[in-house]
Amino acid sequence: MAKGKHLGDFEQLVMLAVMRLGPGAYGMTVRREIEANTERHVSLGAIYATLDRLEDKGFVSSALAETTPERRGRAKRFFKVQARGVRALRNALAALDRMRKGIRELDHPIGAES
Amino acid sequence: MAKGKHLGDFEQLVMLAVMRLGPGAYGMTVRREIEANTERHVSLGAIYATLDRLEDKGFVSSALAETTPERRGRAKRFFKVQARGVRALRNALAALDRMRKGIRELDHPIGAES
DNA sequence: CCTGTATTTCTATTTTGTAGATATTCCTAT
DNA sequence: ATAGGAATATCTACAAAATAGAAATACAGG
Repeated sequence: MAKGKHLGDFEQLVMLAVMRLGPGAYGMTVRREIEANTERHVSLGAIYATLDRLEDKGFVSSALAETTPERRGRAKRFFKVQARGVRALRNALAALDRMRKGIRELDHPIGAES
Repeated sequence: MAKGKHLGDFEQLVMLAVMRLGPGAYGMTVRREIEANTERHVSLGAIYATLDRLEDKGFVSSALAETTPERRGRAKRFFKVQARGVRALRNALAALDRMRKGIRELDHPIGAES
């Protein structure tokens, strides 16, 4: 139990997306950003569930958009990463970097077996 | 459903460990390798469960060690990654790399603010 | 009001991640 | 031969993360 210490891989992607979107990071854009860069289909449910979890852990925060009366649809909820989140992400990435360092099968762009 | 296409973060670590251990990758060493590089506690159950799943997906394969009669304990089960696994891992890593590229909060190795 | 559209929230389910206990195997000492 | 110990793997059971898809909100226009 008590696993909330680590970031799962999707959580990492979501945080990364929020970071690179800066202001302007809300559900839909986060989704687009991930789909564009990873070529994997992502549902909105997945995005929001993850964002909520991240918020519970204090890694991101959210705020409803100002009531901009000249647009349709529900109010956007914007997200931004918190310092804690950046730290956690950095740790996760650093560990991964240590692990992958020096594995030649990963250095070559294409080759397969040994 | 049908999620078996992606590698979770622990799965990635396990595959990376198997790769860097080369021959000599079996439950215990994989565990040690991950603990050493990530500073997180890892139970054997976690390792084997993950390895089994990876094998089901065809990302790694395993073989029992030759009956080396001059040692104690149960036969070791050695693992190695398959081409498919390498491909999957490479994709996961590449996606992550694209996502993290150019986020300055992550470029500085240690310091946080500017 | 009704309809269309953008967006979030809810519900449910599968897959992953995790720990801990237990089983297996073989060596060594009694 | 029997008991104990060591190294390893497997089993059981559960918590957390990932995911999809349907439903709910909210508002502009006609």
